[in-house]
Amino acid sequence: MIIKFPDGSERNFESGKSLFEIAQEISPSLKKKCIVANLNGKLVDMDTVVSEDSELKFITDQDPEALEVLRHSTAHLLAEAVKSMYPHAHFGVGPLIEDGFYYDIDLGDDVLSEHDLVKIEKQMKKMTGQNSSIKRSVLSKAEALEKFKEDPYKVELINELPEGEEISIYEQAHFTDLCRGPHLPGVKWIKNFKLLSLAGAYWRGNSDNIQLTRVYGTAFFTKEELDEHLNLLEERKKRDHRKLGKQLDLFMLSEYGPGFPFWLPNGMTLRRQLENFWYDIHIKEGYKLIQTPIMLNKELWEISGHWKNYRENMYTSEIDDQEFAIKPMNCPGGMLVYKRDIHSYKDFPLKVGELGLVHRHEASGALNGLFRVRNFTQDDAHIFMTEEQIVQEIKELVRLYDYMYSVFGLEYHIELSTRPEDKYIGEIATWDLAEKALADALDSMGQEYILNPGDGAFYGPKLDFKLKDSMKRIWQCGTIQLDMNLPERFDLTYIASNGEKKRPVMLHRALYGSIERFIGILIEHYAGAFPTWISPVQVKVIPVNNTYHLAYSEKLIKSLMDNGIRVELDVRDEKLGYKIREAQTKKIPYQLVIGDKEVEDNLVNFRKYGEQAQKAVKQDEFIEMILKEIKELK
RNA sequence: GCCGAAAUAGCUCAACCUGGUAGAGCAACUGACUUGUAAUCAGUAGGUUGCGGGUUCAAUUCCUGCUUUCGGCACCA
Repeated sequence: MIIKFPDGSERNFESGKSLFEIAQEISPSLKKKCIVANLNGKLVDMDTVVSEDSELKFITDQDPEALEVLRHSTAHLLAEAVKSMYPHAHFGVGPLIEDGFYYDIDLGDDVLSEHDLVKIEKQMKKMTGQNSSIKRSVLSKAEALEKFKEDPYKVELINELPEGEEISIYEQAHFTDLCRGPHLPGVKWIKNFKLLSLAGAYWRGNSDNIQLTRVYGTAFFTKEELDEHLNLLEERKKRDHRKLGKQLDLFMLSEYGPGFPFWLPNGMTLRRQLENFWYDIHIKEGYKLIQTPIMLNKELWEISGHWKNYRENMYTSEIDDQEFAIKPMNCPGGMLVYKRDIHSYKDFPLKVGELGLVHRHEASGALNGLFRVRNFTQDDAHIFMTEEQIVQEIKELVRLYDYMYSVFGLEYHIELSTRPEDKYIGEIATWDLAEKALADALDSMGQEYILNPGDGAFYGPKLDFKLKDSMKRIWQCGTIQLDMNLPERFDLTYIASNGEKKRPVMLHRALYGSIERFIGILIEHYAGAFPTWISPVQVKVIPVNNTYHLAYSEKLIKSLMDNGIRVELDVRDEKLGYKIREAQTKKIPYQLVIGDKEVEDNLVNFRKYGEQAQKAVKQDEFIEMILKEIKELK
């Protein structure tokens, strides 16, 4: 048989040889390095037997696929170790995830703690020393069911496989697992791994099912890579917005209001800059701005469909024997504003914006710093228009979103979410039309997107803008939702060019999504070292000696303040080094040291955060420089 | 909401396993020092150990209920 290699070379081998034998024939050292192979486009184990002409690429620890195989096999080793320590354990699934793997385990009445992870790790280390090989074999469905009859989760998985499908299992020392593979040739490759954390996880991701114990871990081929990864995890912790929020006095949380953040003066300043920026943009883009009430009568929520579809997330209260709900969304209020006037097609697209404070009852376990809260400000807007205007308007919006995120240097991708299975209002035909309009707009721009079936809002399909934070978590921020249902429910109309009353279509959209969440993301994104334009304190002035330099410093901060620059003067009787250290730990963009030279020549001596260099310039020059920076949103 | 873990001074942590009613650094306050790019020295004050209940002669420590937080799951902007 002829085997073709990636470099284009071809070589003849006797048919029926295993990949190990083929590698051995090429060179014994190659055989040693091989982990798996890519045979005709498919990853396979090294003991796979080849009997016909094929294309073949050997995968060594240098190839990215190898790392996935290593981690997958490490998950099996974890299971083997757990089985040896807890013989009654049953196993769910043990897949690969970004940066590692996990295994879901049913331990019966046993409970694992962090402490046990160390023990399991030790047991795994012991097992790698035994150097057992990992062998694949193939069973029929009936054989597989018999083999795993003690393992209820595996039985469930096997039963779902189509009849007649080849079922592979992998066997190593005292452990056999149902698995598609491929795997390492042997456990000796598993040297540098770490079990990271424990969690409960529902079987098959369904909260109606029982919870299994999930063990997370990671593995690398070299110790250096493992250490580097563990350091990265430490780095990410340092960037945690909850930690930085405390250090930089941005916001606080209290047990008197779980999920209801308090904004401290510094955080408030940051927030105000983002809001001002938002207002500026929206005025430029031709939006009208409104504000609707926090609380509205239950009847309104019945009309909008929230009472039926969103009730469990809504807070309610009673006023004079009437039931009221605190708004979880701004749209119904916006509908009332629209209905106040008659509208003409000439006013379209009519863009109405609102920074609206909404409250949603989130599950207690979901709360997480500013990322997941129970009240937050949506930078909402509702755009009313004709059907013909949809595509153009969405294009405009995508351009606006792209600009907005570029200001912050944030990466994002777009997802198109379609009609939910059960919870939706309106006609399926209307939904199809709306979904197509969103897709058409993106397609016509050549904008890529991911399809996310069934994840739309109950009133319409949406485009979600997903931002990536420093922890590589994806957060939904911006959203564009096309709604043909609420205009119907609220009986919105406009006067068309022929004088007839017609139904408008509406877009809901938010750029930041939630100002709270967006700030959380920014904190981690910038590691607390904010660009000057949003930084709570932009300039710190530090006199070398209060007796000689304070008067000049006071004059200096006056002129900075007159120019709208956020500045603080450190007048404490402390050593220079002490005051500088504090300015640095608070990550203030500009640190100004004022001594004799500065006073004599009307200079400021500044150092930019993150840089070592000091620069002395005229006062006016400094002010001009920083104002330019702020204006350019840097 | 579910699984697991945690909660000690304003902050970061120690004492808890093995019960004898808390200790350090930073911050704050007072005084001395008068300083040129990441912590000057000395002193003072600061705690119903998250909240309740139990065991005990005695509970920060052991048990238990609740609250909150953390890591996940489920849910979501």
